[in-house]
Amino acid sequence: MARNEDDVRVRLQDAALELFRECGYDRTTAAEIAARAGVTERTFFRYFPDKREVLFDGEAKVRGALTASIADAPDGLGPLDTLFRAFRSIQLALEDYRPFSKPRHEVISTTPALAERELAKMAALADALAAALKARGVADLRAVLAARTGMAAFVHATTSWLDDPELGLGERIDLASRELKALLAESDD
Amino acid sequence: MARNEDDVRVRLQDAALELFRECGYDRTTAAEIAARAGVTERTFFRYFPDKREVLFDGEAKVRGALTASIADAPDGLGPLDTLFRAFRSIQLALEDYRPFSKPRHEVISTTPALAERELAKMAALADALAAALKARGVADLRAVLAARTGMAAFVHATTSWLDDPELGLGERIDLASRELKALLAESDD
DNA sequence: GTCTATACTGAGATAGAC
DNA sequence: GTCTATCTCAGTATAGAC
Repeated sequence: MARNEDDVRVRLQDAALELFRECGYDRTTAAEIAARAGVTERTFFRYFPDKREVLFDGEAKVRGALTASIADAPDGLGPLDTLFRAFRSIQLALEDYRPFSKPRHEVISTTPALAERELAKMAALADALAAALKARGVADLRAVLAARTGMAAFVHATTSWLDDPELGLGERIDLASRELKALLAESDD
Repeated sequence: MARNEDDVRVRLQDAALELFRECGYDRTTAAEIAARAGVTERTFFRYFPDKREVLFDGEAKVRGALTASIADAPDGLGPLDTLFRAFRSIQLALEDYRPFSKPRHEVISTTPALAERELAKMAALADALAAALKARGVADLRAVLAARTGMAAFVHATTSWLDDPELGLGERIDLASRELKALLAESDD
């Protein structure tokens, strides 16, 4: 049986997602996931520091792609536009990934412990985006607010697209972007 | 020994905060918290579904105050302005609460498990604010984006105020509000 | 790979308020 | 008597230490 690192990691993730969907997150033990992947429980915890983490692997790649896009953005582009340009740059990759993301999202959104971890990952991602904006010379407070605001719009776009793909991801991103800007127009003081 | 419900709950919370500060969250067991409060470990878990929750009690009150303020807001006020009006309405209460919030915030921000739970609470609060905006007739997507955006600014204002009170909470809220509007105005497309 | 600490759960007993 | 809060005891699973 193949035992190279990547293979085991992927098998563990696949097994976990299957079992979570079949039995629920709480009723699935780490030992059961390991058994289905053909390794021991101990091995599971060598690959993932805790049981939740088995479903949160993609964030690092997304973070890298987004921060690279931000660093590459043309001079003079405002912070929010820089962010939305970055989000659009990973649209195709996200669309390819949908067959895995969709069931994963279903499990996460129905499991409080996993939903909590997801929020933490998104917050960390927002921090990374804020840092990338600061590296472009955006002032601290503005960078932080832009990153959190942009992430909120992006997360909303992707999750609503996963829940209902009738409207495409690109359209969802554009829609969220326009709505954000419309918010200001409604503001008085 | 007094055994009424509120008393036990408060004693557990006080004991927990003390012990977390003395020994750290991870090195404090639920049994130790219970012992200091004069009850058994099992009783601890009757009051709080898990160990983290012992530090997250105030959110319900804050949520009630904010949603009430939103419901009360004058007709015609835009979503962001409605939210900032609500944040300002609880400013005094938050300032009174600071002696407890400050050490609590220190423990939370240095403990990943607690920081994760805090994010979940803030997300739930943002959902409640979005619902309150929708009840005023704000369209779904706009309400969600306004709530998440406004919460991001409010959270940033309160946490930076807890970290460094040199600038008052009211000023921090005003500053975040202005920055947010400047940010949205900076956008080109 | 083995061993241990501890978070958390469930069932049943007890004690006190009403 | 009922009802509710608490305790006792026994157990499982995660995660970390060795």
